[in-house]
Amino acid sequence: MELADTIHEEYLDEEIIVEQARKGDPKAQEILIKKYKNFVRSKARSYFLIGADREDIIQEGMIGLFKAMRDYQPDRVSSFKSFAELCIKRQIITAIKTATRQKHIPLNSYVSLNKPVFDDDSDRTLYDVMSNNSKELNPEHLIIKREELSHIEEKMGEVLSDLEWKVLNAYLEGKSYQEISIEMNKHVKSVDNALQRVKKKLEKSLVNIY
DNA sequence: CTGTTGCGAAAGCGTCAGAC
DNA sequence: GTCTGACGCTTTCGCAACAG
Repeated sequence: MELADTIHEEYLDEEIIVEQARKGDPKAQEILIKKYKNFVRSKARSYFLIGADREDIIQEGMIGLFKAMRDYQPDRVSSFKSFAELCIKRQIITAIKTATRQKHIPLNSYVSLNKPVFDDDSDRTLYDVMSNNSKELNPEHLIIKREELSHIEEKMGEVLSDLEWKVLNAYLEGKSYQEISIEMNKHVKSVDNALQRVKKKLEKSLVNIY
């Protein structure tokens, strides 16, 4: 189990493992999957799901990870991690789009709350999903405008309490309940409570907006 | 080696009670 | 009425032990 050992030496080149995985080495693949599983999970977490199961999203994320492994070009500037992140996101977003298009899911089936909506190029989340239902898929319609987004954020800010807002942001960063509770000096249960309320409130208010 | 079983911790949900 | 904390409960997850 040399590979397993090397991975523990944090900074040893991950590229090597990725390269192995690309060549089909099952061990290397396994290591990557294990390493990135939580990563995928935290990515998937950014997409709240109302009334459906979250497993699908996580699985989509894993597919994105596979694609990343398959397509990664070592000579590229970006690290595997950021490349994988991109693939995972795209996969999830595409999956949601397809799902909302195919079935006639009610407007609020997916509520995406990916926070950094405009600091990276390809990401349109909340508005994205919402607008898909009313119109044909059209790239122009997917471009989120700053005013519209801040409108949404504003709306969320109105609805959520201070605590809820903070907890939500931490949660979307992929932090665990425990981490959040320590960070904010609250009980885990309080964090849990806050999140429950956040979900309920958003469920309610977002339906009202659209 | 593989599949299963059992267990503890964490996550998640519903509800009630108290403070403001 | 709203916000928050607390309790109980179920589900999920990771891991180790185990039998086959």
